[in-house]
Amino acid sequence: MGTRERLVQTMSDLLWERGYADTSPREVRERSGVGQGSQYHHFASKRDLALAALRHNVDDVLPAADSLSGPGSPLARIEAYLLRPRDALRGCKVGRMTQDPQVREDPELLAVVSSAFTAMHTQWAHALTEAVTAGELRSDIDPEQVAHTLMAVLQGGYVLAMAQGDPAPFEQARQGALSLLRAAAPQTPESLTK
Amino acid sequence: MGTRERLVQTMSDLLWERGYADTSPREVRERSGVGQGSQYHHFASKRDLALAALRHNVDDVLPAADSLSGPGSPLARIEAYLLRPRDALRGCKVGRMTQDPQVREDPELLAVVSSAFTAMHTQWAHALTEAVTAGELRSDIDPEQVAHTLMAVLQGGYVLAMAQGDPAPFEQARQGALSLLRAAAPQTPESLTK
DNA sequence: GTCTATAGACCGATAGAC
DNA sequence: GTCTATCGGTCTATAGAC
Repeated sequence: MGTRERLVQTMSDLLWERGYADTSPREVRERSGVGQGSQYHHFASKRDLALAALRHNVDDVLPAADSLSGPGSPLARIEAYLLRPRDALRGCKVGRMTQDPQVREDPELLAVVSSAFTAMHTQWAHALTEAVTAGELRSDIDPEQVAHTLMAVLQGGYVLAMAQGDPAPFEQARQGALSLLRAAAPQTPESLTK
Repeated sequence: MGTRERLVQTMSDLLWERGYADTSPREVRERSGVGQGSQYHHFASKRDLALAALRHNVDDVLPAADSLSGPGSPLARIEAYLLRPRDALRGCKVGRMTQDPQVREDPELLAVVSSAFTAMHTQWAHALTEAVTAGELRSDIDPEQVAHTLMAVLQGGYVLAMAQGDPAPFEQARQGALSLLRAAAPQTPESLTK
């Protein structure tokens, strides 16, 4: 791996672990083994390196959402993506950035985060729309709304887990979301007569 | 307001706005108008001041949850608390702390956050249990799980809102949660025959 | 209780040799 | 491309007078 790549990879890790404000160029150097001269040769500033690293993290995280539009029934895809193994105590590489005022105040950094969330929402909403169309969910549920709801359950689940230093609240939160989603299945003839 | 109180109030605001790592004692001084000597007279360290300020923020936020066990039907209380007016772009004073590694690494700071979330969860779970008992929610929903789910919707909703610089995703997320919750109402005789 | 002065480390960046 | 040296500024205190 080249010097530039090592800088980006290391900054990506640190952005995830410590966030933007609390990560210094020096830390990146020490962890990556890259010297100061090289660092500023490849990136003019901490911000520029962070921008590349954030894009790297988005590219790392977004493709997984493709499974929302893959094979299988819409609801099965939704459930699978919701229950996908995740390290709750590490949190979301992209969502984490929203808690950093220095990121929110930088239009270019925020745009990367913002468009990643928009892309995720599009995928969720599409799968949910299909589930409604396929009769797997009641027609009175709003796919756009519930897409936001399920994304929030994941993002907020990380917060609960970190607050307790325990992944359990995250697991409970998404299991609870799953149970609510299943409750939103239309009543079948059998269930009406049982 | 005394000097000590002004330091705590100002640090509380800054913890909410900027977080722990990105807030300096100097910033607290400049905003509160308290001098350096006074600051270190009242608090031996930035951390000690943050501990007092974090407790202050918890005391500011927790009492609102009492409405979950107040008057009215359980489900009505749950919906009211879920839809309570909140400034989505400011986020949660307590939840925000979980994103700060320096807070997570400090057992005493983390304990304040952790016990606040536990207290909130207890209130949510109690109201949900009542709703199930009262027949307002299906008996197959797990109050403890769904308590985590609804807390996560709020905490995660803040993340979505901040990512877009727009409160709309937060509002959508909780409306979606509400619609799922209503879908989890037991089937009434009328709904079975309509 | 509050003030000013000082401390040692680190911050983010620049300069210029090789 | 990478190195070392240096810069002005800030960080989180500490010291000691008033």
